[in-house]
Amino acid sequence: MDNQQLKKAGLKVTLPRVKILQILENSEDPHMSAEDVYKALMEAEEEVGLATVYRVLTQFEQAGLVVRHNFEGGHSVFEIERGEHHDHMVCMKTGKVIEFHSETIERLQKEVAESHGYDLVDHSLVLYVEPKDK
Amino acid sequence: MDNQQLKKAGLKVTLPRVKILQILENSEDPHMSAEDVYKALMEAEEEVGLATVYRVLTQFEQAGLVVRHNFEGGHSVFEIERGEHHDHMVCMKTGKVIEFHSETIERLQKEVAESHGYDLVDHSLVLYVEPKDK
DNA sequence: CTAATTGCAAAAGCTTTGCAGCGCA
DNA sequence: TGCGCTGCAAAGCTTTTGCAATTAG
Repeated sequence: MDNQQLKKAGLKVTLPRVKILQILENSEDPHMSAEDVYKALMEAEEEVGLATVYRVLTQFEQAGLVVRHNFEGGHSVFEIERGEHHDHMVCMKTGKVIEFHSETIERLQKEVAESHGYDLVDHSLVLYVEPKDK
Repeated sequence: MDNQQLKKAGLKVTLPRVKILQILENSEDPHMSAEDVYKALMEAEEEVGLATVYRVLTQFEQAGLVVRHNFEGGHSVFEIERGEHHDHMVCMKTGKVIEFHSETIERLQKEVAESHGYDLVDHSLVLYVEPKDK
């Protein structure tokens, strides 16, 4: 089944690609850095170079299989594309990443862009939060 | 007047700091990378090292004089804090950065965070847009 | 068989840091 | 004078790239 996705994307079905796709699909935390994926491969005893991880993730992104996020902190985070767009909330205490979706915010963004004479192509919205009580 | 801001931040009034503050205040494009600031210093014939630019910008950020953004593309962009919060729209054709503010979006963000049991500490919203007609 | 793919190591950006000397208060 | 600050160069990190060897179709 994964093979179909790869072929459709015009990519040869190779062991590194299949493995990386599986890791992204089965990870408990769906938000993984290239390094995270690489570590998962090592734990699974797979001989894949870090450079290949980066190359494959970039190809997956271009193929639309994966979405790349640039959260604070310099490194990219990848996430399997499940067809349901959402934004992120990052807890500053625990680092936990929570997904959310607000149709209203989406619509307002589009309106803002258009009121300035532009078409909205993409957007990045990240809320940095803290546990409420304290 | 700049000196006051520096002193209040607990920073000694040194030539590099004053110069960098002036550059940020007077720049035509208020969004500058460390490299941009460095180049501006060179053009002004000031002998300031790039490392110092980074150190000073980080200090300014901590002092609240400047805001740091992490747009796509790996490098940080700094901007003088003028007290008026706003978000950004980046044109993918021209690279132009446009500021905007939507009170409604701000409020919705807060609501989203709280509905998940968190306090909203900060947020990052960037719209990636294209000229409308095409 | 042949072009695509991979691993390794080197290189490339951006940013940070160690350290000796300089300068503000 | 003393501690903070700066410059320079070196190191750190994430990510990219060159190249020869390997592999899918």
